[in-house]
Amino acid sequence: MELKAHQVFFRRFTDLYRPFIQKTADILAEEGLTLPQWSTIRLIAEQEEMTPAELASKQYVEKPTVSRTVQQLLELGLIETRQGRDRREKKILLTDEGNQIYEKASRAIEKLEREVSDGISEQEMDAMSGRFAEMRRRL
Amino acid sequence: MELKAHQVFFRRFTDLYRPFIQKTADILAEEGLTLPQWSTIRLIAEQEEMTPAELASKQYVEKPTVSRTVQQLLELGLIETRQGRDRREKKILLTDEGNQIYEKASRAIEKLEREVSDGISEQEMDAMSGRFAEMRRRL
DNA sequence: AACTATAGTTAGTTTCGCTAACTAATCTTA
DNA sequence: TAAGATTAGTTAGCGAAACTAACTATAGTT
Repeated sequence: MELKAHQVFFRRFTDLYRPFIQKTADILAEEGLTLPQWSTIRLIAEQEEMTPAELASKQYVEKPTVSRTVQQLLELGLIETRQGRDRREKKILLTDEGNQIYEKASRAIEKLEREVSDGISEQEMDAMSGRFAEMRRRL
Repeated sequence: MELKAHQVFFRRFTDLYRPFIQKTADILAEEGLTLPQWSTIRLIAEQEEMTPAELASKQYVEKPTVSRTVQQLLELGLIETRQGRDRREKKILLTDEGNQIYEKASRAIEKLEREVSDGISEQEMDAMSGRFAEMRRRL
C-alpha cells in the first residue's frame, strides 16, 4: 500500500508530536509546571499580557479550560490580573516569579528544541514554520 | 523578543497540531471512532497485523492504554485476535467490518490532509517528513 | 428599556493517559 | 531441571485536561 506525500507527512507529524510533548512535559515537571500552564505562561511572556479569551483562542481550547489554568497560575503566584478594556475583560500578566520561572523553563525547553532540530538549517526550519502557519490557516 | 528558528518551528508545530487533531477527531466521530481507536486501526491496516506491544510502542503509549483500546475495538467487532509466536503474544487483525470502516475513514481523513497541504509540492512534503523522522529519532 | 452579545466562571462529565499490581507464559541460569 | 528473571498482556484505580451546560456580570445594539 503506497501512501501519498501528504499522508506520510501527517503520520510523521503526529509520530513526532507525542514524544516531543512528553519530553517537554518531563522538563516542565521539574519546574512544577504542567503543559497547559507552560503554554499559558509562554504566550503571556511573549506578548506581555493576554486575556483569557485570547489565550483560549491561541491554544485552541474552550474558555473554561483556560479559566482553570489561570486559576492555578494565580494560586502559584506566577500571574496577576488587571482590568481590561471594560469590566468584563481581564488582562493577565506574569509576576516577577512568573518571569523567573518562564526564563528558567524557557532555557531548558530551548535546549531540547535545539537538540531535536540539530543539523537542520535555519532556512529550512523557517520554511517549515511558514508551511505550518499556512496549513493552520486552512483548518 | 526575537525567537530562533527552532523556537518558531516548535511553536508553529504545536499550533498546527491541536486544530488538525481536533478536525480529525470530528471526522472520526462521524464514523463512531475515537482518535486512539483510529490510530490503532490505521496501524493494523497499514501493516496487516500488530501485537499490542507493537501498537503501544508505535503510538508512544503504555501497554494498558492499548489494552483498553483493543478491548473497545473487539467489542465493536472491528478487530479480531490470533495467537502470536507464543501463547503470551496476540496478533491483532482487522475484521471485514474493520477494513470497511478503515477504508471509509481513510478517505475522509485523506481529504482533510490533502486540503490542509494543498499547494505544497510532494517534494517539499517528503522533505519535511524526512526531517520529522530524523527529529523523532533524537527523542 | 429590552434584548443580544461578550467575558469569564463554576460544576460536572468524559476521555485517555499513567502507575501499580497482577496472571500466564517463556527464557535464562545455576 | 528447577528456580528465578523477563516478557506479554490485563485490570483497577487515579489524575489531568478537555468538553458542555449553565450561570453572572458587563457592554453593545435596537
